[in-house]
Amino acid sequence: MRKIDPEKHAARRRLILDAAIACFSRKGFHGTSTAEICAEARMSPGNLFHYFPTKHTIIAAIVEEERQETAEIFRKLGEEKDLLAALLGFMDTVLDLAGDPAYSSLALEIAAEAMRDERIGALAATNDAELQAALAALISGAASRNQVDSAIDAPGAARWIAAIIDGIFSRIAVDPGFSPKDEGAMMRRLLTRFLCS
Amino acid sequence: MRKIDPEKHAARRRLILDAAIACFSRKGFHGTSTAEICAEARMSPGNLFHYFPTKHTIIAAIVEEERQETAEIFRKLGEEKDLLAALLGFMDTVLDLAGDPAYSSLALEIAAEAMRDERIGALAATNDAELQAALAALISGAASRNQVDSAIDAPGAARWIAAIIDGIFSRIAVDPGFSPKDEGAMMRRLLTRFLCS
DNA sequence: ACGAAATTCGAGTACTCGGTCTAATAATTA
DNA sequence: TAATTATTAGACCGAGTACTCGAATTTCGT
Repeated sequence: MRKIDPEKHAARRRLILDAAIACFSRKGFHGTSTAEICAEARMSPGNLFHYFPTKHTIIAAIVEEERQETAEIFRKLGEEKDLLAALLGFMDTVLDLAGDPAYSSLALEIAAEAMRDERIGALAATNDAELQAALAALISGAASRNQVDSAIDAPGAARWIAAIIDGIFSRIAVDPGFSPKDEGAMMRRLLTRFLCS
Repeated sequence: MRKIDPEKHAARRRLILDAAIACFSRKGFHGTSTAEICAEARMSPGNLFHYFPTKHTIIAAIVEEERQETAEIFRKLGEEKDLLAALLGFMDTVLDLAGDPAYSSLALEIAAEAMRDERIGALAATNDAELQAALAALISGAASRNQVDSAIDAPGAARWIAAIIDGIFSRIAVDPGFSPKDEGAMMRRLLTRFLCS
């Protein structure tokens, strides 16, 4: 009685997911065929569908993965003492991530798909809620130490910072003159003026 | 020798464009088939392709239309004396437009498609450049009258306001708690703090 | 080494895609 | 009216779609 090897199984899923991410960021969810993912992963369709029952579950897995990555970034930054600096640092990493067109492309694809498929929409909403909660925690913590305007509406401000994050990814798509590495100063100015009285 | 009636021709194009916009905002560019557009427009494929040679040209026409609409909004607001108020008024209309999910959906679809298809990317870049130019003109005008920080980098600030606009549309997709009509105050706060010293 | 389960393959399925073609009809002018 | 052109419908096309299936192969506990 042979059993499945969880490590090998997970590794194979990763291979598929990485191939799918590469394809999706190039051509979008609906623009890439399962055959293309198979080719990128050097795998037959029978094999691919052995690991994911439908193309949709592959997309869902990628959105879920996005969430874990965001949580991971916050975990690393959470140990900072200076909460305002932690927030600005997080935004710097966002700007850095946006510099990778594949990442921005995927972020936009997920947002667009969220409006069409309510299952993806629900996943994206969860990701966003967690992001906003983490941002709000930073802001209210900073407020209680007077690093930012102490009268600030933390959840409300977090919501708009989330909007700015989305906006950064859109910049890559529509503004060829937007160079993330040159925009750090203006971003900090925007954020600090918004948050600090 | 019969001639084409430009009015009828234009009206027929409008019918197709409106049908396509309805479909695209529901299912995305690649998610809707030309047959669906035909059904929505109550028209045969032969007829539809008589007016647009390819599906792509329909998409392109929609993006182009978006540009004209934006220009129109600015034209109406351009007559204001108070340039800061004009800017805030423009952002209010953006927030209002975002309240229509069909509009936000289309905006996201265009951004996502811009990353995949360079022809759409070029059109979207033009639209964005015009938007930024109009915003920058408002900002520098306001700066010269000391309505905003007179030392401001107007084009740089315009770029980030464009990012905020994109971010608003993304909010609709991923944040079910984002209610445009309740966010006007926070938006004004964000903008005025950013622009005014 | 055996046998069963896990994995892999790729041809094949029913169907949809964007787009074409033909042929009929409607509108215009000579 | 006759000739010409614009417009229309919808059957049709080859290519591609997500996904299935049965068989071949690999792997591992015994």
